[in-house]
Amino acid sequence: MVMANTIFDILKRNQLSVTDSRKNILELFQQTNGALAHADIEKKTDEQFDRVTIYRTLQTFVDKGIIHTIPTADNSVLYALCKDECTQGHHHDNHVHFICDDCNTTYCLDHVTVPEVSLPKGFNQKRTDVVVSGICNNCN
Amino acid sequence: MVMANTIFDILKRNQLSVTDSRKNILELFQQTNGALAHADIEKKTDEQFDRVTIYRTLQTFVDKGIIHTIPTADNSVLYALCKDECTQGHHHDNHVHFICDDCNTTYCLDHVTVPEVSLPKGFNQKRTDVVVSGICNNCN
DNA sequence: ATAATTTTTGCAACATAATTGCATTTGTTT
DNA sequence: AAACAAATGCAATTATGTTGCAAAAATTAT
Repeated sequence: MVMANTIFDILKRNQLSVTDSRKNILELFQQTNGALAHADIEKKTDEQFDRVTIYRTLQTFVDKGIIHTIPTADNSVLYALCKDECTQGHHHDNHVHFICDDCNTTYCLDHVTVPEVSLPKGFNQKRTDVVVSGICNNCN
Repeated sequence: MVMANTIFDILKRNQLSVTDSRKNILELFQQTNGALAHADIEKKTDEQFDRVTIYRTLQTFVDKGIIHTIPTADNSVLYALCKDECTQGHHHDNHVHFICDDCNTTYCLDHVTVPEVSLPKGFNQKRTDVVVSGICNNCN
């Protein structure tokens, strides 16, 4: 099955009504090579949307598996597009994230797969996040 | 070189003055098998220290490489002891963290080493965080 | 197309988390 | 024990995130 990837189709496919904020924020993710924080989105949409709307839009997208959160060692919450859309709730996002210590950009390294981790007995693995930090190819 | 690991020695070795809050918080980490959030520390020290003091103590310990932060998928910031003390700034903490979806405990799986990740050209790796989530051996 | 219905948005209020400046207290050095 | 340096606690401030509800927008039915 071939799925269209226009913004409209993505929203429709996920049973979401097509609104300005959703269109704009989703477009922003498609144009961005990397991850975005709430504050980034606020700025880059020129503050045309309420903070609350952005929070809710992000949450909706996460719930639908359109974007995913990236764990970071500092406090910040980052979001990035899921390359292959995940089914609702069952999110699997098995690529490595890279955060540049210099320019602070976050990359989804889609071609670097997450290695297997063997856990001690009794531990049941659901999800693995790998976050590498260092200097990116731009800053090098 | 053998390093003493009493609380006093750890503080001294890191050129930190020995204060009540630092002694208590460091002791708490040594007694805790796992990670602690700011709120945990506040509770477990019986609220004898100001919130701000705890923030500053944690930051100091991170700067000195005595503890490290753990990236989590949700927002929360967790801290855990570095097993081998890291040199200031150059932090390497190559074990896997496990977060239980059920009881929410975070484990430092010291014996599960972080697998090698090969990055694309131009990317320079400094640190790798692996966070596995699922069900722990207690909740299973 | 228009009206009815559902969903989303923006505002206000609230709650929590984290940071900063400064006077006081505590720890360290002389 | 005094002088000095560093850390603490308080108050104020900023940042971050949540909730309820009326108004606005989108979807569905007519």
